[in-house]
Amino acid sequence: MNKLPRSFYDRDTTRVAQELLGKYLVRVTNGVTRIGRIVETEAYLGPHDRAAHSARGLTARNAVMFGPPGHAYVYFIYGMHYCLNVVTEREGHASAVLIRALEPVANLTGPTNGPGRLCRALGIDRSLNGHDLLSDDFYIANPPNQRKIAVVKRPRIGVEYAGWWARRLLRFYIANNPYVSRA
DNA sequence: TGCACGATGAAC
DNA sequence: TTCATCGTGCAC
Repeated sequence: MNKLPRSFYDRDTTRVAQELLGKYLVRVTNGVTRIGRIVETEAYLGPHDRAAHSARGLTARNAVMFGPPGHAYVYFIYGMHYCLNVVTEREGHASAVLIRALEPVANLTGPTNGPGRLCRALGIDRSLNGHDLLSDDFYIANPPNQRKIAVVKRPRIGVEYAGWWARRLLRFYIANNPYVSRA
């Protein structure tokens, strides 16, 4: 499959977040290839973004965000869910894109609309934190027929504590797609 | 060493 | 609107 190159991730985070819409997220385990089409994302712009995990500097948890682009940043939240991000921009910039919803394409069971749900459906957990997305068992690829996508821009979900940053339009989803986590 | 809280989801 | 459930970060 047409895997996205490292250079795709090494660009402006808001742009990467929007261009990830329509791409295929692929996870291979035990010979089973699970595929979901990315339909919703959020951009986290770096240490200056008060809603980003990197806003309070480098810690053991967010270290992957400070690393090179094209790697998975997976964290555990609310005591029971995992969330998947892809690291963007040059090393040290500490920015990432949260994958919020998928449209099932192959071998997916259970809901995939929501960051926690999609991780469960693809078997994504802490063991994939820091995993290279140019690997053969976990990667993002161009779909067979990339069609023109209408992008909707909204404020990010669940970051009300971030003040002005919470109001910025950094959540992106495919217009009228039924698999978006919420309208 | 203790504790408040979260880039969520499910139930009520 | 409330609660489950626990790792993380920061206050003592």
